[in-house]
Amino acid sequence: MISSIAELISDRIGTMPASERRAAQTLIANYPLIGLKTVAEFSATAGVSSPTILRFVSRLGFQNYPEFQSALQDELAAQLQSPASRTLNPASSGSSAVSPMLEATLDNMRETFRHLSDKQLADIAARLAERRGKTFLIGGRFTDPLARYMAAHLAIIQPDVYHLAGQESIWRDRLIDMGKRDVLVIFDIRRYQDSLVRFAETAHQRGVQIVLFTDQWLSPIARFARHVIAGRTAVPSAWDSSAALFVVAETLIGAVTRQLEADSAKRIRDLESLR
Amino acid sequence: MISSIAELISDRIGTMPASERRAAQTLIANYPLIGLKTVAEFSATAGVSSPTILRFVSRLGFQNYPEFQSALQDELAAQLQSPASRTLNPASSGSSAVSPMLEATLDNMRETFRHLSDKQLADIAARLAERRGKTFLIGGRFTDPLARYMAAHLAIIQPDVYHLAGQESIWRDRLIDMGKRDVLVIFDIRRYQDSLVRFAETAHQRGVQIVLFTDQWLSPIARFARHVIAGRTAVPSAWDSSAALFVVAETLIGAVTRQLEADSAKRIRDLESLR
DNA sequence: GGAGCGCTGTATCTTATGTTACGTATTTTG
DNA sequence: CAAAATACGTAACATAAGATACAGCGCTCC
Repeated sequence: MISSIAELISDRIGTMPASERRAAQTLIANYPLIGLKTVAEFSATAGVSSPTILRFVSRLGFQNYPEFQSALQDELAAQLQSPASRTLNPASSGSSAVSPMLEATLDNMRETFRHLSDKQLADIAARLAERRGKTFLIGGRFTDPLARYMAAHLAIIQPDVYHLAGQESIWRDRLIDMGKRDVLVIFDIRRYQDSLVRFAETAHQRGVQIVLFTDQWLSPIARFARHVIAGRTAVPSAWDSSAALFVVAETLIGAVTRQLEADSAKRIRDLESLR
Repeated sequence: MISSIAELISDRIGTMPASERRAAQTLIANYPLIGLKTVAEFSATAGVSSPTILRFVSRLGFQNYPEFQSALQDELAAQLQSPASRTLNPASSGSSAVSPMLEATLDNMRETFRHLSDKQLADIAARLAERRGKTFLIGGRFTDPLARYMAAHLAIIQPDVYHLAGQESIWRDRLIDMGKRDVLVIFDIRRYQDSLVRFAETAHQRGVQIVLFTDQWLSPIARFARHVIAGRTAVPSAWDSSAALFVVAETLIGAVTRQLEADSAKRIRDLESLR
């Protein structure tokens, strides 16, 4: 049974030619408002011609454009009148494969932040923002992208931010540059990597301040870490989820940026002019 | 200060003549949808004539009817997207003070998935799972880590998964290996990168199937993409958030894994024994 | 009670919106 | 590789939508 136009579209999008698919995707991405505008606006946004929009609409089974718009409006009216339907909507078809995954992920985030005080985050952000030394980031097999993500942002707002990549021997050698004034951000979730643990231990011995992102079972690195962020990772999937840690990382990036507002604004301008 | 048209109306309804007041009341009663319909329908519903509607609209300060409709649509768009309008949000039990950042992120995810049908995800997963050709992944300045994250997982459960890294010239050269049977997964959010767009265009010309992860404003790459995933990125921060896209990526990884269950299980065992 | 003013609807006009026809480009198929 | 079919956009077209002019009506205030 097809109850919404959005469903109808995803049902038939496979059978559509390329341009009509663009129209469909544009509509889904700006659902449903773009469909209430004129054909001209719709087509311009989608980057196709007006007739393509009309063919698209006709393929969905509508006689003409106004009829299509009326259908969208009716749908919208129903939605606006019963706010409940909106929350129910995604999960309504119980056998949906997506929802459990999403629900679990959302729960993980709430749970992760519940165990994470504002003060903790603020402390870590302050530590990352104070420019006494260098900041190094590294991650494990699956979490290294998170380290990269964070490094990509931090490197823009402040100097001396380095992501440790490549072979173990390469980053082990960087230990020589690390000291008391420096911060090492490590991502490590199950199954914890020996190489990272060893690396963290050595860094700790050299007096490096360690910020650890790990899962709720805590990587052994927690023993050496100055700050530990424990994220929930369990989802109904073959893999663990790093999404909660990702969000914490983004939150931290935002907090650090705010603290460095004045400096970073100038730095970002300088960077822009370098392009 | 007057922020909504509804307020504007109740502000001025006192100064209106009888017929216009009927128009105003009709609009409030069916807010805002009746205002998106034609003047004729609006006037019929209100039981007044078309010119009365137009005078009413003009008295509200709008130059013409379309301008009035645009204002209503903008308002509606803001309402549909903002978390405020969403009713009982499961998170709001106490801890919502933790961080507006978290709330916004959670909303982004719900919103992203609301625009994403199971079928769409299943289609993409199927495409990624069918082993006819190779899978390439690449991302932009901030999103490349997402490409890496996905590549790290997919590469474990199937062969011929490559993350395109390093300098532009390097991955441009890889185009020579790409053809109809191959899939290219691209991550590109504002500000969209020219190099990526060019790359996608060339790949598209070679018949490569493109899966695009982008933001709700759609990267220009959407024109060439077979599948488009539009994630919400707005958060109260100096940066855009890729968290929603991250979760979609994880969901896809999970779906592909499930589809390849039989094959991948064996493959994972083999990999384990290689350690 | 009559003159003036303001409100409202009918009828007409204009605009811009949706629609369609057709030629070119692209893809598919034999 | 050629021919057919399909897809797509340009441009002309028709129509329905919004805008305007004007006349009738009721109301108020001298």
